[in-house]
Amino acid sequence: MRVSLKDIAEKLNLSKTTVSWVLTGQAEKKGISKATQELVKKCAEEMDYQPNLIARSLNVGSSKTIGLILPSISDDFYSSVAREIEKNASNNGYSLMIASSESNVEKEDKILRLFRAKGVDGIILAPTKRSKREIERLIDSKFPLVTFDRFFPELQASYIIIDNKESSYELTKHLIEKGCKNIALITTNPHLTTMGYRTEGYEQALAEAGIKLNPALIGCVEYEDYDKNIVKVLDSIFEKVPDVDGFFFATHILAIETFLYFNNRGIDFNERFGLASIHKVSTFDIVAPKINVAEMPVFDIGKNAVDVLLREIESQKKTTGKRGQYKIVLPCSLFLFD
Amino acid sequence: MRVSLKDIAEKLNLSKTTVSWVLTGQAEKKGISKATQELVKKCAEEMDYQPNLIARSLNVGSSKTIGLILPSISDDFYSSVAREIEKNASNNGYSLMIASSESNVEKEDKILRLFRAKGVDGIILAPTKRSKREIERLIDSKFPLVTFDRFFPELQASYIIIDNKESSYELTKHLIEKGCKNIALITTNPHLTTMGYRTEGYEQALAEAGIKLNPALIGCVEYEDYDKNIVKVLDSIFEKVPDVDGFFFATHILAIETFLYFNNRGIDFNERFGLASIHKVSTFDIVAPKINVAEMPVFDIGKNAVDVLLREIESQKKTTGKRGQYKIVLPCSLFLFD
DNA sequence: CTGAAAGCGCTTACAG
DNA sequence: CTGAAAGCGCTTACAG
Repeated sequence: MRVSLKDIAEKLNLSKTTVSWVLTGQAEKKGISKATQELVKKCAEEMDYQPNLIARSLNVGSSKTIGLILPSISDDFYSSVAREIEKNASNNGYSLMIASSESNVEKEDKILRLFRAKGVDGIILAPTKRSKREIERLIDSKFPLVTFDRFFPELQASYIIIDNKESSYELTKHLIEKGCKNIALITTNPHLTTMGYRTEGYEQALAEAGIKLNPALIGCVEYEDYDKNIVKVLDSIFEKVPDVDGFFFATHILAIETFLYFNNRGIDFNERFGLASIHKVSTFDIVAPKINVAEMPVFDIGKNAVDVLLREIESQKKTTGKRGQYKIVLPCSLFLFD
Repeated sequence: MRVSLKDIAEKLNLSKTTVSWVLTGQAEKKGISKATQELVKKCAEEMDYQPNLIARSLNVGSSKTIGLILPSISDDFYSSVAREIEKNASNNGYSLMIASSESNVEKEDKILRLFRAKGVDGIILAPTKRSKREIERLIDSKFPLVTFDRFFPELQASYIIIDNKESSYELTKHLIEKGCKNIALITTNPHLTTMGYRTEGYEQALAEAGIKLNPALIGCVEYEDYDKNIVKVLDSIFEKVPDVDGFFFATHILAIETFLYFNNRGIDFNERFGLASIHKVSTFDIVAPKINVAEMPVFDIGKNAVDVLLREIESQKKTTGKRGQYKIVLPCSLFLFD
């Protein structure tokens, strides 16, 4: 059996109160004698005492745990952010519960409820599509919540996103400056605000350069089975616009799948096309060293997500605290070539 | 405030006992009248009752949560396994706490203690180096534990690993059969049993083919700052053995770093060398389509890790249960070309 | 300087 | 068919 406060107290003929106070560092404040302090500490050490944090949580109403919900744990971007979140949470004394929504709204709702029932102090969420029912409930009950990567403009929730439109604009503009006339946009999940902004940036750059938008150059890949759908999308682009000379990828996944497509068809894409993508992955260094990228500030996203969440948790304690007031837009680092 | 059992009980003029029984599905067993059942369920629904799982955990002594400790959350292999573990855990009604040890023994020990204090029912661990103190403690106290990727032969703990030696042997043998005479081995962390086995497989294949082991062809990259160290290691190999004609990479990370090196020096590695690596990553499809790989059975690793852990948790309940008896070696899928 | 007691929100053996 | 009570292992206001 694990040793408890009571075991130590009995062994030392002290009360649980006293033992608890010295072990939680309140000895000085409560004026416990040095002798007793030493005794308790030594005994706890010897018996390898570990406090039962579940009991503490139940008592103090805080678990020092936060929940993280991702569309996919194994995606390069999300797992990188997860890593930063875990680091930052840990530095602040918080543990992390993690779960994949697999881009499924029902699953996301379930996890949201479960995490709350399990007593997490707050939740960081990269939301899936228009999954608002459970989120609204959380917000209504003033539960600490931060969204990242995606967000709901109409909801009073804090979020961290990147400058989607600006980065997309700059990347597309750069391709135009390098001489591209027919730039394809490869995108997905058009109902996400994030993807909407990226499309807007692309369109704005074209408009400013006086290039007419060609719908045949916009390839929207369905998320389900995207590795198959993208082939159709690309085939269609090459058929309708054979002189396509540039590609702007709204995500790294789309870029990589397209490179595979190019390889399978023996297309020497590095020479033939201007390339640009949101998010920088190490694969690019080898496969497409000259691709222009907007590097997602993974470190800052993770840092801000937990910083903001901790502030939300703080302001929950005060009834006066405002909620959902942090709307943070982080700039990407642009890597432009030539 | 969140609604509790008590709130429902008071509202309905019932006891907490009765409410608890119907809400935990024991109504029939305890012979609660249909009428009462309906009443309670409806009321819980209306008040959006969510049980406080922390209170339940404290009472029943199980949190339905498992802990996962990884050297790095963002690594492709570990995050893929994490994803499978989360899925499988979730299917079995368990949540996941996750943390990065960052390959730091002290940090690993800290997390191990913390997770236990937080009441996880068991821990899945990809251990770091020779970090045994805290692990021994866990085993001594019969705490459910499963190790994966790496293991401690002398410890009575269950583990899941791959057939490191066999896969390495087969890959090296294949390179030899394809005509390679001077195959370099690029490895790291030699104190890990895992890496030891991979080296053994390489050596055995050479021995069987009657090729004398050339120490100048064995490049061991220090883990710290490996992206810098690998340059030295590779420079040295090319200097001492200019006619090196094959590379066996003990991990995908080493392969990718080497490809970067090749690219920087303008070496057309796909034509010039026989290539082989443990672990299959999507980057290879594009960068080195003909590399021979042993694909790690990520799905099976994740599945077995939680299956075994759940069995350990079960056998903990019975005092008779054996511990640490599952030693599972999973085969890799070989992808050999030519 | 130290302790008895209540309480966090559940579950469950016992009683009727 | 239903309930009173104890207990899980802590913390903390109150008392001395």
